[in-house]
Amino acid sequence: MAIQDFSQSLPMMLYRALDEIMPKFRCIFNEFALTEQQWRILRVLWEHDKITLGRLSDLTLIPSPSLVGIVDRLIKANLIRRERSDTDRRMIFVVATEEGRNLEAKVMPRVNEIYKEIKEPFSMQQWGQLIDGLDQ
Amino acid sequence: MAIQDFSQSLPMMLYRALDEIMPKFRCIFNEFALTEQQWRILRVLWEHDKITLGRLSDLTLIPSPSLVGIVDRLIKANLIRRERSDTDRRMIFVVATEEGRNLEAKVMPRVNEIYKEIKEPFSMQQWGQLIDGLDQ
DNA sequence: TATTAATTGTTAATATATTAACTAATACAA
DNA sequence: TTGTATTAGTTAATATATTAACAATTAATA
Repeated sequence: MAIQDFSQSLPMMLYRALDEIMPKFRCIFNEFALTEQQWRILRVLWEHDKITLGRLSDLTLIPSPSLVGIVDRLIKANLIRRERSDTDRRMIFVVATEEGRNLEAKVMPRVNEIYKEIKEPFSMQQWGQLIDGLDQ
Repeated sequence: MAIQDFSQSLPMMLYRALDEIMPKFRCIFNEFALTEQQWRILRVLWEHDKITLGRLSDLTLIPSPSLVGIVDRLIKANLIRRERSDTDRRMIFVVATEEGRNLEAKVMPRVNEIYKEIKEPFSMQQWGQLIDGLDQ
């Protein structure tokens, strides 16, 4: 087996796929003065009223050391707030402010639009196979 | 169509797939005091004697502003060197030093081993579908 | 209960990504 | 040939990733 082409390796294929699709999304985020990571956090908070930093890290795939700074910046932008747990004072909840919640109606439609575009050239079956493959 | 689960979106699936597989590789890179990006550059230089920074950026998917610093550090580690083109003095070639070339025989077998592990649970057909889907 | 271990976040140091602006060299057209 | 546009790399500012060490709190156990 000859050494396979680096460009066709799974990691590079994954990176390339991301490089292809993410700029389209970031373009929208920028319009709302959001970074990709800031958006990920808001996106999760729109599905969860209240969530600990640890779980937020899991769901956004943002490593916790990074999370600290990103959360700080979102607080400064008045989109979320911290709230220490009463029962276990180690835990810190993150909650969206009203301004943060209001952003959903503005951003999501735009994002869904792009998402549909990306999905378009795939057949339903192809898409399912892709998702399943990645899952595995 | 209800708002779909964020975790099942294509971008998050891609990020999660990378989060799953890359640490295994980085583990090896660390043994050789390489970062992931440093390795990507060397990996490409093992397939190309001489390559311009622009093309290196394309093949490694490393944005050119990042490339500057990474190349600097690889030079300091004596693994590559810069070489300005004689015909077009805007262009700069990057070349692996002997030490850099020697690294291939040490690193590649380890990396291929991990790669095989990752590929293992997939059938040949599944794998092909995954790669094709990402390509598209 | 005093100690130790585990959990949750944080800080620090270094490396990389993103975006925009900038330099130097080359190509090109008036 | 001069002025202009393009191209190849670089610098700068800010945001994020990676790894390790650390603080505070809680849990577990002798």
